[in-house]
Amino acid sequence: MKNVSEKFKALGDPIRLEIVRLLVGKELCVCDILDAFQVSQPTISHHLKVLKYAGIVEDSRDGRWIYYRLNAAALAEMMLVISELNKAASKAERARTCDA
Amino acid sequence: MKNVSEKFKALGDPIRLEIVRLLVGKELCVCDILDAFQVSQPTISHHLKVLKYAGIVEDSRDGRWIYYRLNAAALAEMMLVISELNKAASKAERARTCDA
DNA sequence: TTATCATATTCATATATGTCAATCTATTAA
DNA sequence: TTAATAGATTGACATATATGAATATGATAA
Repeated sequence: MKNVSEKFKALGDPIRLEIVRLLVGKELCVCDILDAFQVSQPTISHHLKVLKYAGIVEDSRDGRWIYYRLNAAALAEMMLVISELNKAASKAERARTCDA
Repeated sequence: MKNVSEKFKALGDPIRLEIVRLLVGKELCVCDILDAFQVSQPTISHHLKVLKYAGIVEDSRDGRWIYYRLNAAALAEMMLVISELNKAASKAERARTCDA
């Protein structure tokens, strides 16, 4: 699985962020994902490849269909990073507010 | 403040991710940040601009120095998104594991 | 087999991005 | 004022990225 900044980069595109949001709570085949956007099939395929390379999604084939789903480990790693940043930022902000 | 995918994109570069990590728990001037990397001053300035545009950091001038710090609101927003994705992914993974 | 369907890959192209050298701006020090 | 310092901006360039048309692959259906 790629490093953390690669994962953030993967979510740093509106289409890819929307794709992972579509995947909340369910697996989807490429055709389902394709239906949700106004872009070509190769474009969706490209974005799925980026997400998969970063480790954010996994796929598995079922007959002619390939299903994509979220990968918990990658998201947990991102969660840790953001959580730490957020905690530090909130704490610092409270301190500044009380100073004022 | 820019949209969420813009924020993820901002963290999607190794130098920028390292900059925000440096900012955990403290404000830093550009010169301090510059010292931590092997790249030119304009490059650091560029990355800080990207982070600021995305809303992830704020700055304020103190004499000749400009200090950068984390912005809690932006990080809270990212936290929400990742948290939701992570929750869904973990839940789905547990379900798959128990099926098997 | 052959045709069809779902998806990936290749290729070309336009745009975005990271980087640095040079320069500019704002602030303080002399 | 003038010089020095911190940082931003501009310009140029190489690389990366997003996109779609055309094509390939892999799996089922006829």
